[in-house]
Amino acid sequence: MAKLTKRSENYSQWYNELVVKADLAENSEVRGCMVIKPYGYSIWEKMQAALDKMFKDTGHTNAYFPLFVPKSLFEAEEQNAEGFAKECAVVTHYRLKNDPEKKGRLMVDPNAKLEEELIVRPTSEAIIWKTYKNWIQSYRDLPILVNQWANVVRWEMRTRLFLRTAEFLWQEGHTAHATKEEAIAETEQMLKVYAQFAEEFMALPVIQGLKTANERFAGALETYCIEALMQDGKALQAGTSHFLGQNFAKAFEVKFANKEGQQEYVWATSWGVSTRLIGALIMAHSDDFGLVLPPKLAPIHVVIVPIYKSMEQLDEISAYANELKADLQKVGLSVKYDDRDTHKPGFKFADYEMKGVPVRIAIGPKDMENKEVEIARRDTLEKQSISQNAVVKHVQNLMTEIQDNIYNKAKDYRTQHTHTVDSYDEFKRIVDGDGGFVSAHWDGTPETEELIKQETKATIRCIPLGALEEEGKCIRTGKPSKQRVIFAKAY
RNA sequence: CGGGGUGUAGCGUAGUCCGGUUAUCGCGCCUGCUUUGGGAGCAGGAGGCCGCAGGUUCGAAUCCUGCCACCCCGACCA
Repeated sequence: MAKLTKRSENYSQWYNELVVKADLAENSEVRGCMVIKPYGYSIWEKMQAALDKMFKDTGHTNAYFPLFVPKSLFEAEEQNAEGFAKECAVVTHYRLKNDPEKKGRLMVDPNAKLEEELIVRPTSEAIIWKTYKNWIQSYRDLPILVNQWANVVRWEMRTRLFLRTAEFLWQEGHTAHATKEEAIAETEQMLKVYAQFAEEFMALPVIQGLKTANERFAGALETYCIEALMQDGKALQAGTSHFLGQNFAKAFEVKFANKEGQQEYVWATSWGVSTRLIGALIMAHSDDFGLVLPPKLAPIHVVIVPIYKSMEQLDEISAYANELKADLQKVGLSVKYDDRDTHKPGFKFADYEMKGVPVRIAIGPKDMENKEVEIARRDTLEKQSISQNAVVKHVQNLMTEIQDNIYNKAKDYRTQHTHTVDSYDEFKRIVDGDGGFVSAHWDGTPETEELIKQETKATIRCIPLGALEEEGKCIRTGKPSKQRVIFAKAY
């Protein structure tokens, strides 16, 4: 396995090589789509498990809705339809037939044209709200708190493994409420859930905020988001939670009878995170040796590598290693004992470093003699000899230590790359230079936001929640502003 | 959709301008021996409709025509 391109030399190439060499994913035969390989998928499963528990703990349940959305349903909510129209895969036929011109080839049967085209869901609001109409009659039917784990398709022009693929896996929550207040509370609650997940599990510090009108989800009244900073100074939107108002209820005629017997439109939210989080995880923590996974999301916590010359030595080491493996498993760790004779220890070391396994234990004849093992931690690459009777405790502590350490590292990086700026020259200097988050005043108009985007490629990532009110002047126009917003170049 | 580029083994490539032995090299793969505390060494071996279809020619990876696919730069985006 060849070494990675250095992160500092070509960030994109480094990222792509890492994804492939760490055995997470690869590009598929279908343009813009990816194959998520078993190791990559197991990271997604870890994320799913943690998120799913958080959703359940906040009262949600899972359901599944169709992949195909009839065009007439899709276009019902105009803003949403318009927002996604340019990137929809569309099913127009339902049958193939033998091509009379070319033997052995198939062609789309022109007689099998669908009466109405089916849109492959780019998001499920339409089909779900069509369904909710049947579920909701009375205030007693509310709230509906449903989540769906699914795939969606958005036919993007440019794609990148995990970050922007034509098909991706995600979770989308769709809730229906009797009041505006309750819906807003739900939107904010789920934003908090995402932020908590990012920080506690992904070890990824995030800024919580509101999107500007330009960046808002098509069909939403308000889009909340969490924004993270990657190691190349670019921002990545890691999750969104939308307050949809009554837009979808009106589009799909979803009304309920309130306690007074009057008909009212339902209030809606939707929220989602995707396999993009895996991309965020990679870009936030990895180094030139490969992936660095936070223990809470690592499919393998500990790998044990034996070092031996003779089969007798291997047998002796294996007897101990299997015992150790069982002991570590007993305290809830996922352990792999790699006794393959087909690869040398050096190869294994490099390979598990590439895969980001948090802790590696090497055991050789010397260690057996001294009743020790060699423990290497992935985040700092430090190695240490530990007495065999203290290994389990030590590894357990390391898990917490590593989780905290990579969070703090990411947070320090973000602190160093967040700049408060009051002049446009300085703004441009930072955006064109090392990048990072730039906290600056903005006059609140979409026109100015667009102008800054044209001139610098930086966009407003969010209007941070809970920020102090502060009198200031717009960085571009000099008009008055009451609060700083966060700018950055973004993925 | 606009501009540029590339298709040669599983991957990365030389050769294409200027047609001419058996299509080059590296990684990976297979076999054997020696190795094993940081990505092993040596020896041998397998693997190619040179993107597809036509054409020019005694002869095409190379020249011509058409088609297909992909990549990069823009616009769009979780």
